[in-house]
Amino acid sequence: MYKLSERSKKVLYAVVQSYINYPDPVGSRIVTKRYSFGLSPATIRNIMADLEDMGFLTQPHTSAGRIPTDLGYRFYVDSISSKGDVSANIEIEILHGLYNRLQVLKNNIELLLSETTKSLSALSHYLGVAMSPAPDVTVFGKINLLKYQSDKVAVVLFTDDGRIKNKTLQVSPEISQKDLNRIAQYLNSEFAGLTFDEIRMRLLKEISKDKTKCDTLISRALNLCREALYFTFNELFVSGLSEVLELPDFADLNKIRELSKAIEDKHMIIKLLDKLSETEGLKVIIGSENTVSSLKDISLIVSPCKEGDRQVGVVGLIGPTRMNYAKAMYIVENTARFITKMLTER
Amino acid sequence: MYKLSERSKKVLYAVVQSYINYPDPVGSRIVTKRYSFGLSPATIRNIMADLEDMGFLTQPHTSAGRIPTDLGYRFYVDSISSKGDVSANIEIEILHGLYNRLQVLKNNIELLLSETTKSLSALSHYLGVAMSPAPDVTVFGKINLLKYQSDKVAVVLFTDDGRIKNKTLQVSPEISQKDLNRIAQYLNSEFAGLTFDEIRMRLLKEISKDKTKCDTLISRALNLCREALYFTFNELFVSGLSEVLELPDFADLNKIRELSKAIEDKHMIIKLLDKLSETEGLKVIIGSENTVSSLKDISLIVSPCKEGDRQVGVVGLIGPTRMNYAKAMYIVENTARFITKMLTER
DNA sequence: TTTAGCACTCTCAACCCTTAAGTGCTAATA
DNA sequence: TATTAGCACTTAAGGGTTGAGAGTGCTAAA
Repeated sequence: MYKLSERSKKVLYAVVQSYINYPDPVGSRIVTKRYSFGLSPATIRNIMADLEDMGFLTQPHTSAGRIPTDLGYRFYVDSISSKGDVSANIEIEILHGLYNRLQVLKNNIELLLSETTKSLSALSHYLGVAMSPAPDVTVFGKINLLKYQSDKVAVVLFTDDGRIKNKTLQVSPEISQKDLNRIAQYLNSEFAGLTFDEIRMRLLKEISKDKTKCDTLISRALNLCREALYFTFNELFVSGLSEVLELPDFADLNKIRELSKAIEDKHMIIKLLDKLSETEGLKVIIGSENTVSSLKDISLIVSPCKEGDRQVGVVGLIGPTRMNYAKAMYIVENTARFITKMLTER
Repeated sequence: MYKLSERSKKVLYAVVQSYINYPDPVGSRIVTKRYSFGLSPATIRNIMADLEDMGFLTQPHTSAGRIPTDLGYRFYVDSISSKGDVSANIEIEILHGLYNRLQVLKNNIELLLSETTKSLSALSHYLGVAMSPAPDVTVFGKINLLKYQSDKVAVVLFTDDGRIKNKTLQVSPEISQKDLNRIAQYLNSEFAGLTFDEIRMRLLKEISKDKTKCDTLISRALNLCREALYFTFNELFVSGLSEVLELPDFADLNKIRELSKAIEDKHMIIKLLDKLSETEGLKVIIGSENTVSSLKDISLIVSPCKEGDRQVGVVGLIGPTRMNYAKAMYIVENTARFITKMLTER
């Protein structure tokens, strides 16, 4: 890694700051004018040339000013995260906006997350995203099997964190409610406290073991269980497309197409958030830091939400790399904190 | 209404057809070249001028060809709906694509509808939409109230058409599972066969009657019921944004913004589809025929899906007014028919 | 080490011009 | 009388030129 002199840092910071506020390439004159270094444009020019050599800045073309590279943004983000220089009145907005909307939804985390994305995007003018926890951190709560019409079984699954999942299964030879209750009881005692990844593994083992015995009745029950327990836990919520379309960064049709494809391919975002949600606290991914190539022109800010010390979701923002990181990070952090607080202290 | 000569009709039809295939204003020369009328451009010009006077065509500017107005498209749609001139191999695509994907989802209509939108948009390159039925046509099936943790009640509601809805309620003084069972039993017997609109009305009456008596226990139960039965039934599914962004009609940034706003304001589309879903069969709404002003530049094709003679959803396509109506109508109609068949004959 | 000066580069908007497409009107034609 | 050929007119779009403006890198002076 390069070592930057204190002065270079200040200039780099100023360039990024200016570009974030104003979507025009930043020239040496602007830097001297908007930020009072005691230096002439020529000197700034030299510094900026150095910063370009080091990979922090780049030029759209020879006679334009400079704009930050992803590395430049990274420097910026790393230096603000310790500061926290956003006006505090956003917080009040957040609290008010969220409080009224979400208070009602305490008991429905999925709806709560989905509403949160709206609030996030409204506050930030970026894409609000949220995701409910993956099966490897979702803990089994309770299962109910309800007979429904003659040949159908409704599966109602409670996760430990208060989500309810349901589905209908068709069972070819009828099963009585009594038998269903017994199966449910078995599952409840067997799987209490396990995550769904663990449960799946256990079931898989069970089934392969069972095959040797060839007991059709038990194997039927096992298959039923497997089906009954298969749900998509990772639900992704996104909103605010019309917000980001107002940004100059998405004035280009191709950029919009890329973004809309990225949004539609939820699977990919889920995978990404999944990986990120393992870490604690606020996380910022800038442009090509992202391994997923289709997201290499956008940045992502995420933070997990908790209830007690169980994770109940991830919230975040997606925007252009030229993003108001300070504000966006502030919003994400406080939204996550707010939800955590609300869920924990009830 | 104007009376059109047979010849004028043919010209109008040709103009619309040409413009749909080719997004360029249609001139008199093109008409004579692409469609063999035994007439010279000058004559066609006269006819087209008449058609413009009558409001079927319009000119982007003086020296351009003509493009259809919404009225022009309307004429076109009305004249093809009796014909059906789409190559039949789309049908095979539809059946194959849908069959494999949807067969599994017979028991989950909401997932089925959501998957259907993807298939619709992939086939048509327009926006695929689908909506589950509104509370005024959704019939109560069965309710289960399950005690869950000490102060929570999980409501699991089965609609007549096989949807399952659930939510968690917080109840301040605990209620025993036994009492919950009694309440559920009461609701099941009381509301069997009613639509949710009817149920809400009945409950409202019940509650106002109850107030005079001031029996807190019953009133608590009633409030619980009211909460327990309040769900959003109208679920809207949309997909294929990235498909429509490829169309030349949405090359303009403002058009995209409008569209994305329309998509995000699901409430409005729901209201619209709701109104449309009352009618039988395929319905086409072209541009400003739509009363909702924000949708005045796009067209909408919808058709209800049924199971037996109960409506289980609406499917459709949203696209620019310059839409391949023949193909789109064909796709929507057959998709709806396919789903209806699949659900009915199981 | 910093800065002033200057030549150089590049984009962007404005402008002009030409081309091409298409129109409406009029007068000739079948 | 309906159709058509001919023609003048309109307009958008593409291409080329030009000048302004912004910004740079380099050099030489402070």
